[in-house]
Amino acid sequence: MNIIISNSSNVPIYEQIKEQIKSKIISNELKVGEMLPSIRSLAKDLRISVITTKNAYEQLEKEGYVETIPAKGTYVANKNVEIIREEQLQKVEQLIDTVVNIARVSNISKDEIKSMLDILYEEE
Amino acid sequence: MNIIISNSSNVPIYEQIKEQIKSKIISNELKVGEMLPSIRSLAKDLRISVITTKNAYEQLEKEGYVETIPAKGTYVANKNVEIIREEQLQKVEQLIDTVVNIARVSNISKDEIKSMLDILYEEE
DNA sequence: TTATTGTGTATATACAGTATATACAGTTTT
DNA sequence: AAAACTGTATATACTGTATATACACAATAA
Repeated sequence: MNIIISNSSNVPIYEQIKEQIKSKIISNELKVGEMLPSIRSLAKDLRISVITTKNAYEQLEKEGYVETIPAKGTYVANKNVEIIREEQLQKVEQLIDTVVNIARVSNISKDEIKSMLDILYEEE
Repeated sequence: MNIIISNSSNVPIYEQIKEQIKSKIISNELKVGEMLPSIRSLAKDLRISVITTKNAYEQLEKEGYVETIPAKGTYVANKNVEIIREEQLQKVEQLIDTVVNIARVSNISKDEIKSMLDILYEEE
């Protein structure tokens, strides 16, 4: 499944999993209707408890990205594409807002940030 | 002291305090040598426990922003300005990196982000 | 000097979030 | 029918965050 978790991170494991799967759904690497790895196999893969993978899947279900059928599996849900994009735009806006606030108190110019953006956009 | 905390936030109270005081130090609203409010008065102000304000001050001390003298008070330390700026630049860079990663999977263009930046920079 | 008030400190405690192992229940495949 | 797969529920432990309360030192007022 190609998920990488860090135990030393302050971000909970279930959230790391959630975010990475969400990215795969949004980028269409995981397609609508496709089955996710079972909580057991994923747990075994990542060497963590099934409860943690279950927790991650539960969160994804709450946000509408997947659907779980007991004893069958968890599948990518048919979530509205426009809503997803809107959510992502809002997340980005929130981050940019934080950036701007830091920049203000630290006298970091808009140009400095734009060149950061240019550089990071080029990479890879 | 003009600090605003939110109990409903998922960010710990002590960290909210820490960040806001840090901002005041960086923007020079709190000047080197100046005494911070006592943990007691701040706790009373914000209607929280002294342990929480103490925790916030301890974190600030660890990061070198303040110095605490037992039974006397906590004072703004003489931290190197260049180091502070470097830290803030790194924080911004990390945020922009997150933004770029989200933008990639969601097909959000660099121009969209730049105009967000323009808009948020203008405000206030 | 002595008492009071103002500092930060330490201890014991509670609660919530995160994580675990293990036992349970339904579905599919053999 | 048995075996192998799904997700579920329960009991438990650890850590982070927050609390109240008692303690110790410094500065100030009587």
